[in-house]
Amino acid sequence: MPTIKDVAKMAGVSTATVSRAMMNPEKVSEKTRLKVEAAVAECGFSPNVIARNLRRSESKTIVVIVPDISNMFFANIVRGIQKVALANAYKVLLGDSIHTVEQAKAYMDLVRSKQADGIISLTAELPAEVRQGSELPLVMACEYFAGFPVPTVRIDNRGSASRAVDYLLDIGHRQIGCITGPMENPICVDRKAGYQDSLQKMNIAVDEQAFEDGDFSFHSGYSAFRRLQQHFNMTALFCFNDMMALGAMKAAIELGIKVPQQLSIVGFDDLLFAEYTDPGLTTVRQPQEEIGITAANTLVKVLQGGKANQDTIIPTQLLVRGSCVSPSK
Amino acid sequence: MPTIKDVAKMAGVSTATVSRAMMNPEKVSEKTRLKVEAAVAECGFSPNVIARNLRRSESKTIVVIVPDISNMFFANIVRGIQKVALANAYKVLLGDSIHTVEQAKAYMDLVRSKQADGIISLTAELPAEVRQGSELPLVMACEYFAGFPVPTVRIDNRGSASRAVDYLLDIGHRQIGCITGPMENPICVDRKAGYQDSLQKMNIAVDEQAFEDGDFSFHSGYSAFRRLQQHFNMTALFCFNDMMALGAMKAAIELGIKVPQQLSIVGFDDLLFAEYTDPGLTTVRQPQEEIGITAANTLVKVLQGGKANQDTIIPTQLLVRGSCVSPSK
DNA sequence: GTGAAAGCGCTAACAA
DNA sequence: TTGTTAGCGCTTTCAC
Repeated sequence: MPTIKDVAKMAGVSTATVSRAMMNPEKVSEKTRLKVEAAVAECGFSPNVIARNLRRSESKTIVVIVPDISNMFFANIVRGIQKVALANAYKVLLGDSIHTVEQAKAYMDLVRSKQADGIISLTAELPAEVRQGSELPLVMACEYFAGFPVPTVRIDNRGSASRAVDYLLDIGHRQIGCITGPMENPICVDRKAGYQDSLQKMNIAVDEQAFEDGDFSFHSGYSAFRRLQQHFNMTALFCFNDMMALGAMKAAIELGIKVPQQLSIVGFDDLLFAEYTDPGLTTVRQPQEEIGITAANTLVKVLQGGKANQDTIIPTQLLVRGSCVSPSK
Repeated sequence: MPTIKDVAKMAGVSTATVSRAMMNPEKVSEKTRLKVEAAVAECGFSPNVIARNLRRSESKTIVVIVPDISNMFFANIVRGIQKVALANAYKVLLGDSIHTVEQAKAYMDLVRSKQADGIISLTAELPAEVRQGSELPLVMACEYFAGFPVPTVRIDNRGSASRAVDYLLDIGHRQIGCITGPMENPICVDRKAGYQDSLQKMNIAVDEQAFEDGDFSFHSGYSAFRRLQQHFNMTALFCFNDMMALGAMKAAIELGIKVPQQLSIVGFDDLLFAEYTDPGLTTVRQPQEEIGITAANTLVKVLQGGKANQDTIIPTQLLVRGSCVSPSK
């Protein structure tokens, strides 16, 4: 593997000139530039980026901490991040924290050890130290901590949930069950508040029996619905994500409950599959790739020393598909 | 940010000793080790891994080239890779090639520039140079080139496809449609051969009208089925992956064709969703995480200078679910 | 067991 | 415009 020295020798110039010819071609005469380029081509030189990184003390790498890469929702966001990273000559180091704080911490340490320049976290399951405002270049996406002084890209969870429930109320539902996520998660608190807002606007009392907790997995949606349906009589169901909505749909069908005739269902996220179930799932669309793109742009700005927006809210959209109809009397 | 020098000064030893105390604690006296540890703790020293990498000329990073990270099939494999990487102190750099050779090449260059130690490619869409046997530490998973002298982890595509079609024949189907992938892809050629093997064993002529090409996407499955059903009369359908099977299922339902009563469907992969459709999708299970784990173990062995298996075949399994029944006469 | 010194491959002042 | 020089922060002989 040739080094910059070899190229310098071949081209009959100094290593500094080789470096310049490659990094700032305009700072070098046409003639020497060509000599250098020829030498580079001849010996197949490829600069050792580790050495460059050391010298410039930057790694041109960003870490993305994901709680679960096999979750399509996150994968789509990662894709958006990837696009922006690439366009700005950053690499993306994938950090699947598998929902553990220890893993997340390990990935954050990559910045401390200079292996990465910054972090985008798609999870709030981060070490406590971080929340006290450590000075790492960090951008949060989707999730957030209240009062966490870090640029965050997210949606209006409360308003979006409310819009979904408004829709169910509009078409006549009054008994609306709700499968939530883990309630220690701020975005779940927000979505629940949105559900309550809608009922209160219509002067409908909020029945605590209407709720069951899930953990965002298909399976938890399935079992939450089976529990819920035993103690709450409903004509419609609002789920905090699509996976749980699909699980609930499966459970309903198994119980002989017809969707949507006997039970309308609304999800949240708009995964690819939401369109393909039968009936298609009405859901709150989160523009996943756009969230990723925005988060990455924000981090890039931070890394360039710019002042980034503290909070960017990405608009959502209620997608009405076949899974909801007016309740039969 | 403190460096090793600062620690050395604080502990009253040389930088060499600090380095030893951290890397080879046994080569240092108990007493100095404690001094060093105290100093490290006090100033919050974290070694600059870039400098270490430069010195040792390794990066402890592997690149995974994925044609599409938002495809759950690949995401699951990445997860397996991630586990092994972590256990061996490697980081995983995510390379989403978005099905382009140029992107793939850019990611492969990370090895040349010493930013990564090795590559796992989940796509065969690689630059031509690579196929001539460049000397990069590379492991292929899932896909392969015939005669490509590189360790490969994959399944028996031909046998697995044949087993699926055998099953359809066993339960009485004789008119079996087939939605393939892009036929320039060797694994598609293999799966098609498996389909043909099965029919030939039963002395059933292979009708070219039975095939339609897809591109592994849901949408292509949907439209391929609409085309296929116009020129081929079938009681069963074999799809080269689950996504296309789901697309075909959707199209069938829209056309008023009852699944499985009027059309049995078999997929390939066993995505999470295959279990959750209604009816559940009968499919050839590829142990995705295991493929990732095996590929990563193979690469680690290569990187350690060991001789890796040239070809590892991971067994598949036919999962029978509700989407197949015997044809009604 | 420990320290001095060399150097991984590159970039960036500073001179010329 | 170009070369000289001095490191970036670490590991690793090689002496002691």
